Amino acid sequence: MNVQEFAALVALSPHTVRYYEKLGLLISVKRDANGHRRFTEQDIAWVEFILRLKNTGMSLADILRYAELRAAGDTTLQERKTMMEIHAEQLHQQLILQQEHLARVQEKIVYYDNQIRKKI
Amino acid sequence: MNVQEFAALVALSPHTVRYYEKLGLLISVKRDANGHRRFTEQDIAWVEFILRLKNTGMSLADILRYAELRAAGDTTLQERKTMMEIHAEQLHQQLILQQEHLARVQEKIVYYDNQIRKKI
DNA sequence: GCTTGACTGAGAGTGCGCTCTCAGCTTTAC
DNA sequence: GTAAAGCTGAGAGCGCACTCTCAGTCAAGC
Repeated sequence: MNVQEFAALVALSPHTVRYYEKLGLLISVKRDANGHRRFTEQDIAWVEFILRLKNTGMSLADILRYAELRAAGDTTLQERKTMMEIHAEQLHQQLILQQEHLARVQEKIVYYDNQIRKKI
Repeated sequence: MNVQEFAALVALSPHTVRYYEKLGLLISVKRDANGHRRFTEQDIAWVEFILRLKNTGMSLADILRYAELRAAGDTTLQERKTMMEIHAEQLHQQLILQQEHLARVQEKIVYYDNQIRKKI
C-alpha cells in the first residue's frame, strides 16, 4: 500500500509517516520503481507497537534506540527485553500515579457537588 | 516562603513558578515590601492540584481556564465541577488504554524470553 | 560604602514532535 | 502533449512548556 493508505490505517498523517522513516523508526520500508514507499502488514504491526511505546511516554529517541536494536537482529534480544522490562515497570508506576490522580479529581467533584447542594 | 523554597516544595524550578504566575495559573500570590513573592500553604495545595491536572494530560491553557473559574468565585462551581467530570472521564479512558499498552509490552517481554531460551 | 546573594520582569532561546511548503518527478486520463 | 494527482526529499515553520539571560533592585554582612 502507498503512504496515504498506510497513514490512514495507523492514524497518522503521511507527513508524520515520512518523518518517522527519516528518523530511522521504520527500517527497510520497500520502494517501488518510482521510489515510492510500499508498506506491508508487518509495517503496520511495527508502527502500532511503536505508537504504544510513544503513547505510554517513551520518547522518539528511546524508540529509535529500540528500533535500531530490532534492526540489528537476534543478538540484541536480551537488550530489547531489558528495555521493555524497564519500560513496563515505569508504566506500572505511572498507572499507580494516574489512579491516585483520578481519585483526587473525583474527590474534587464530590467537593463541588457538596458546595453546590449547600447553595441551593 | 520565598520563590526558591516554594519551588523546592512543589518540585518545580523558580523559573517555572514565575512562568506559571505570569500565565495566570497562580492568582493572588502575595508580595512583600520589595515586591518579592510570599507563598503560603494554600499556594502549595493549589499548585499541587494544578500539577495533578497537568500530569494527567491537561494542557496549561485548559488549566488556566479552570484557574480563572476558581478565581471568579462561587458562581462558577457548576462549571468547575463539569470540567472535572469531563477530565475524570478522559482520565478513566486513558487508564484503560494504558493498561492495554502495559499488557502488550508484557507480552513482548514473554516473547523475548522465549526467543532467548530457544537460542540457549 | 561595597560586595554578595536573592529577588524582579522582559524577552530570547531550547527541545520535542510534528506539520507544512515547495520544487521536481511519474503515471494516468483526456 | 498536457493537465491533474500523488509521490519524493530538503528544509522551514509551529505550538507547547519550559528554561535561561540579563539588567536592575534591595537587604544583609563586612
